[in-house]
Amino acid sequence: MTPAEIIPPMLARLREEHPDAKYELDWTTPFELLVATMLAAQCTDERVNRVTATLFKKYQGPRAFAEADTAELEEDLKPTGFFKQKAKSVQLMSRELLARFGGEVPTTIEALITLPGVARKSANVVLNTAFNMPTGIIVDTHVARVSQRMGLSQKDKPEEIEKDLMKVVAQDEWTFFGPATVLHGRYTCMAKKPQCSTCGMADLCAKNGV
DNA sequence: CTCCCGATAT
DNA sequence: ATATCAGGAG
Repeated sequence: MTPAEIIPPMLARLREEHPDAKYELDWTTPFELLVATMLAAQCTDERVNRVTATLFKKYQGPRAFAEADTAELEEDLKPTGFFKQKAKSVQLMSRELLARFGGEVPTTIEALITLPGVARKSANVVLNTAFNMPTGIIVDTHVARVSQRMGLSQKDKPEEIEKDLMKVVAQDEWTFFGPATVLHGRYTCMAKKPQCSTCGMADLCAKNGV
């Protein structure tokens, strides 16, 4: 099967599996989602949520992060790993937001990726999830793995996988396809022990010789 | 390409 | 002991 043939039935199966696919990060404002997404690098959502539960009470809005004591912020972010990088990125991002965007999270991908610590993946998460804007397709480690296994892309760089996906997935499905495929990758098509025997779309999968 | 980082699964 | 986890920067 070609990618174009796989996508329609794949979307149907994804809809059965995850009827209201949404990101599992906890947030109440676009700014909080942006910060949470930045903290999610190489870290499970569950641990990010554990940290942000107290973090977002302590620091409310970009000004609080911009003016925070860096060493203290590093300590607060420690459980998420890469804490020095993340503290620096979150702080610089907050300052840029105040300096250039009036403290508001921009709503274009071009503007978002100019922020320190924000690339296409994080930008797409914020735009797809908080603003429901189909600016692109989230390609994280899960979407990359599922796309490769199912034969939707032969590329390995997330940005190129995203291009391949954008060609075959209709734009009005982008905000569903991304989050739903993340969940499929997380709970069924796992990195180590994919649950092919119970997978609802095994018959569409290149891994099974389709 | 390497580095950043620690917790958890296998 | 090693791979992996909702990545991005230099």
